Amino acid sequence: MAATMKDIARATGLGLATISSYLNGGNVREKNRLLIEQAIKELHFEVNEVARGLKTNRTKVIGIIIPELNNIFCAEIITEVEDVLRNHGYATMICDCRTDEKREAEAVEFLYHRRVDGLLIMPAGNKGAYLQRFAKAEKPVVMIDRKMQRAAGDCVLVDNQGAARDAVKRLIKAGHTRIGILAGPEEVYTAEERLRGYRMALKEAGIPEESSLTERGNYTIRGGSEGMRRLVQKNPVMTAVFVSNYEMTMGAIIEANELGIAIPERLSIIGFDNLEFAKASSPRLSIVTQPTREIGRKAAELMLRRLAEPGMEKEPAYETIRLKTSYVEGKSVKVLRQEA
Amino acid sequence: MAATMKDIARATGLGLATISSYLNGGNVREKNRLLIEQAIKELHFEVNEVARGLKTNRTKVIGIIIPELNNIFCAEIITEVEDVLRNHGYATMICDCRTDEKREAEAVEFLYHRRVDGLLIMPAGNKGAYLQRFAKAEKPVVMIDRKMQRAAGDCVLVDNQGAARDAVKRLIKAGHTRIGILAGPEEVYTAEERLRGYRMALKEAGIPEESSLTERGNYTIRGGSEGMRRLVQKNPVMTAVFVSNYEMTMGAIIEANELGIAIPERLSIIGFDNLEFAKASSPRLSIVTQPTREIGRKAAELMLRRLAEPGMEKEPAYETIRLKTSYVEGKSVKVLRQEA
DNA sequence: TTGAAAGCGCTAACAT
DNA sequence: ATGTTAGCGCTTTCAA
Repeated sequence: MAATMKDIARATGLGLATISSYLNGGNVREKNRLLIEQAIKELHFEVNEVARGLKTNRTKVIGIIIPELNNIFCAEIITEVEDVLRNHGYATMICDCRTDEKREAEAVEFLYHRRVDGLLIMPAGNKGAYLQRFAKAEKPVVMIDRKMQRAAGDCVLVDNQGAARDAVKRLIKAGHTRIGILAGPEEVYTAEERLRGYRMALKEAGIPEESSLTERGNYTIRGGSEGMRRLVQKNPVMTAVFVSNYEMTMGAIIEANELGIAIPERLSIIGFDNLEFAKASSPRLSIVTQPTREIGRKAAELMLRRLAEPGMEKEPAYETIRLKTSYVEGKSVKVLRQEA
Repeated sequence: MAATMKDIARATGLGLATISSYLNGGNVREKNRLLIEQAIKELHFEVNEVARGLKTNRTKVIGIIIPELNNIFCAEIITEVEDVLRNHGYATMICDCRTDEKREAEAVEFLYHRRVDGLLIMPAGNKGAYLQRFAKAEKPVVMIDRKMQRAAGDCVLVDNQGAARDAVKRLIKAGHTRIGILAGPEEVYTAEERLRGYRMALKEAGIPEESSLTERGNYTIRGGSEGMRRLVQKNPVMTAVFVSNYEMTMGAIIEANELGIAIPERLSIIGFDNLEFAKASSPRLSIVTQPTREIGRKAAELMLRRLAEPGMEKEPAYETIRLKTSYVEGKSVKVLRQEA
């Protein structure tokens, strides 16, 4: 069906090597160049990347593994990643592992078999043992948002601790002292960082931490709802809550609506991620946002850089890029008392 | 690095054909089977899909083109599609075309060059001329959510007209007669269907249609906000609005909040898609929802079926699967008067 | 610069 | 049932 290099060779009377050289930016006599270009046009030739991949052992495909495609935060990052990579001629194979470590490991296998040139992963698990395969094959791995313990690769993430600390400090500044947190699962790297930020803010303000004010959820909407309910039940006098991810923020809001808790009159809330939802909420939610596009861009660029490197040096010197979050003011925080 | 079939052949003393036969489910003597399996285990052999693809001219990769990955509706569908396909050994290459026809056409080219076995597309444009390539190559195309005019392929979509008609009828039943609609762009197939449903409902109830009550938006949050604003300005006595997609629903809510319009006291709203947002809204939004998972599943299954078909018959007899939407009751519709 | 030829890892005749 | 062999479309020595 499709024309091959052989066809071009025949049509131009040139040898395969010349065609190949032309296609790969080598030097070709002007006259022949024109000849080739004409033949390519006439025969609608286009290189077969599959065949090329077999020969060069590079598929020009990057594997991407994410916990949930169906999650704005992931989707925004991936959108950017895909854009950058495709502009550089790379295709992406995306695997959604449904926040399941087993599926995640399977996805790594799947992509490895597919001979992807590199792997971008937003880890669901935290033990990156199965990434060894890529390291051994000298194929670059870039982790996004979370760091895996035993994984060899670069990393792009945000300053979670700082973001949480900053948010809680704002609550404190508004006069809140009984501040709850809807934290994420212990196994999740970012969740722990955010929890640490919360604790740090309290400590710095001299507010003693109370265990009843910390509730964990599994980073889902439902987890947010349930956590919120428990938090409210246990702490009748709590005046503010910091929610540490997007899904749980939604869940918390749903639950507050359900329970008839007025925001911010009875309870102040600072959420996490997804500006659009925050704006659509009534009252507008105050939130911490992550620079998703920049995260995606940086990760893709890091990957491209690694791919361009000669032979993946022995001593890789992995990089970690840490980006800043921002705070977007809404109307979900009540000022109890203006602090100095 | 990785072991090849040759290595297995050498290790077992068998011929390549036997190994190949074993790998492809052919008949192999029990004794040899064990031999092969042992060698595979010891040498960590795994077939090179790239090489296989070169030979068989089938890459076991399906191309997916969507308008915005960063859009819950798309993401939910794709999640399902990817799951089904991967369970059948197919990888997916996803291209986000940012709702841009030019990018869409480029994505088709890109994926075609990559020799994907089939194409799943949620069309941004409506002239599917550039899909010809796939038809000519006898590679299946399945369209999701929208139908393209000159495109040859199967289709999975929902009953948009019926859904809109049903929603508007509910408003009418609650006693509303001055009902606005935030419609989508004229070029968008589904948008027109939904608008038609709105008109049909009015007509059936004997309510004359007023042009001032129809506003178009570009299916973005911003488009929803602006449309809502215009609608409200032009129609002081309007009591209800039907919004015909998710992003615009969000935009409409944002704007209503901004303008201080109480929902449903002063304005009733029925939105579209995304249950979670609807639940998180205060008051809970009444919405039309699409069965995203089922759409994805059906589309993937249709693709698999086409791929399994012998030689893509000359007379393809394309299928169109149409799925039902549902209505989820919230508290955003005020009952003005109970109709018979 | 260009051509000839080998070979990447696999499948599929064709023989046996 | 198994072995032999010829390619799939490309890149890449090695000569010329």
